[in-house]
Amino acid sequence: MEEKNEAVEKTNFIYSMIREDLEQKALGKNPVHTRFPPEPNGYLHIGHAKAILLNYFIAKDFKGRFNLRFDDTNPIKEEQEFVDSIIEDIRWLGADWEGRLFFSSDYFETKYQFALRLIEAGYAYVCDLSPEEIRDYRGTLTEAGTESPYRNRPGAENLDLFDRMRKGEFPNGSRVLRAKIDMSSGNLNMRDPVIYRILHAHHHRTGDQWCIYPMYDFDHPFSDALEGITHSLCSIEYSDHRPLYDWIVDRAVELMPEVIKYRSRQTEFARLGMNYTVMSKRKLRRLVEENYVAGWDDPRLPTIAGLRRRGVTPEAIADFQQKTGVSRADSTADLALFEHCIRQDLETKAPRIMAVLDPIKVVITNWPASKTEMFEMENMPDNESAGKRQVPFSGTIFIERDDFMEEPPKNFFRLAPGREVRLKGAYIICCDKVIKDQSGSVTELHCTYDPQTRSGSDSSGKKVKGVIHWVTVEHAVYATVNLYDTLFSVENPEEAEEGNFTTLINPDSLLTIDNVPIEPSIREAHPGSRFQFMRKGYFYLEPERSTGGELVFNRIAQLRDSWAKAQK
RNA sequence: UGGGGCGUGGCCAAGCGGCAAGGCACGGGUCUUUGGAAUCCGCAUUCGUAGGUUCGAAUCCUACCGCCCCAGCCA
Repeated sequence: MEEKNEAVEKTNFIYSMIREDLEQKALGKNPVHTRFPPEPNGYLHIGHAKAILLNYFIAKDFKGRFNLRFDDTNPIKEEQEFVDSIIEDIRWLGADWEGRLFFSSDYFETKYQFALRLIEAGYAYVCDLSPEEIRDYRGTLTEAGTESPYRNRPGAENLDLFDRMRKGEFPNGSRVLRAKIDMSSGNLNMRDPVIYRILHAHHHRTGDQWCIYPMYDFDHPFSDALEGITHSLCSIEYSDHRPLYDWIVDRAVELMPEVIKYRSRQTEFARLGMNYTVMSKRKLRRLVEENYVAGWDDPRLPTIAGLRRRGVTPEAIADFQQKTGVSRADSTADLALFEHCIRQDLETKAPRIMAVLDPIKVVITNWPASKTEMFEMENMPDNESAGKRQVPFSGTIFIERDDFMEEPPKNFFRLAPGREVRLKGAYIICCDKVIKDQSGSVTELHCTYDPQTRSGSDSSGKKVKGVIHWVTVEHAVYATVNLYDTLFSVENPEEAEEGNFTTLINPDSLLTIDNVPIEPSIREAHPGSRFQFMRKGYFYLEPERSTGGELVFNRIAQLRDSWAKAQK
């Protein structure tokens, strides 16, 4: 019931359009049917996630269907490896295709038959022009093209040639099948587009069965119509292709009504851009191939695999998708919005724990030697059911280096000489002495605790503004922590020239810290779980790297930090 | 001088002739044993610009300006 309301509430133009289609019964008895059509030639990124989830949620909201269909019509660029990674990513995102996993190549024979009928009906012809000649004949943006000398080849000759193309009698590039449309169209896509080309190449699914392959503009609309896709969503740059899409679908309905399920329609929307990162396949590929990052799943990348490895949840991605909306205007989403979605999701999911990323030792001088006291701390504030844990406390602890200032400004609430601060869940301590090394940097703090201030039974009446986290030296468990920051130091690296966008890479995009002390309960953590390191951020215990008792955490997102912000 | 799109606050985005939703960001308050979270308040007399139609325009008309995409036998 909630789903129905959501569909009603969503205000983007595509939902409005579908609602109208439904009201006017424009779909007949067909259910709303969408699809995501990736080409298996690379990894999916967050921009794709927007498209995937948009299609998936439309199907879900309107009680329709969502297909996953690989657009695998170019064997030269496509590989099984990518099919696998794409399937894994989409499944992880939670977009369920309910068994409707298809490949364009599944319908190659049907498409071949359609091409035959196109030829028979005089809608297509075999053209012997070379690639260069085709380009020249196409004309320019402002000048009409010239008709191919082969355009009016007799039907029987076309059929014969096309048959021989399929049989492999001709080399790559020697001939193509073209749709006969309009060489003087202002839309270049309509100037007798190539719909089949000869490619003597091994296909990852059909093997060597074919040496001619359909082009996207021919294949895609036909596949949609075949599958009964009612709303074929794609990005803005395909707007120019819509007349051709319609042309193909119309011919398919005319010539192959027996296999066509629906007269599919294409609708375009703006794809998602995001600041401080790059989304173009070429740039992403360079980052990976030239080792600027550690692979397609490097947590600094906007790839689904990277986000997953970083620890981002699919729920946060879905929320982000909802919040960025859908329109036709070019847009660049703010990273801050994505981080907001991540924090909001993890706020109620990630148990709290204490870890000190940049430790400085504190000796509590009035603490009884060798005494250990246990404190009970809640795993989640405002959520009893998340349970509690025991945290040991003793005389030597680590605190965060920046939780101490020797000469603090008036609005600094943390530890400073002569000042008091509360150790989260434990006692209030006062800093008595600062120990430094030769160079003058602080190496150790001597403090005293006030026994009256025990957490939960404070009888001191003291009120301190600052609360800091800590970990005892004696009980600490050590981990490696990867602190990730934006991969680029400028807002729009995508705008930089291809040649030097790598110079904009943030030198501090990854800071790995070893031996980060964490409270001992972390030993019970399961790889793959997420925590909030109190006052620091959300961290993911990376399963791939946390093996054999080793702990490797990735920072997913920082907590908002109004103190740090005020410092700027 | 071709065709297709888009222009609403810093970033997204509703709105479709009746007097500018919402989110993020930002600023401020309350609360708080996370300077987290929560919560409250503020934040476009104005919708690329200029005209016009209308009692009334972001919404209709006209012109202009700016930005994006298209000349693969890629998708």
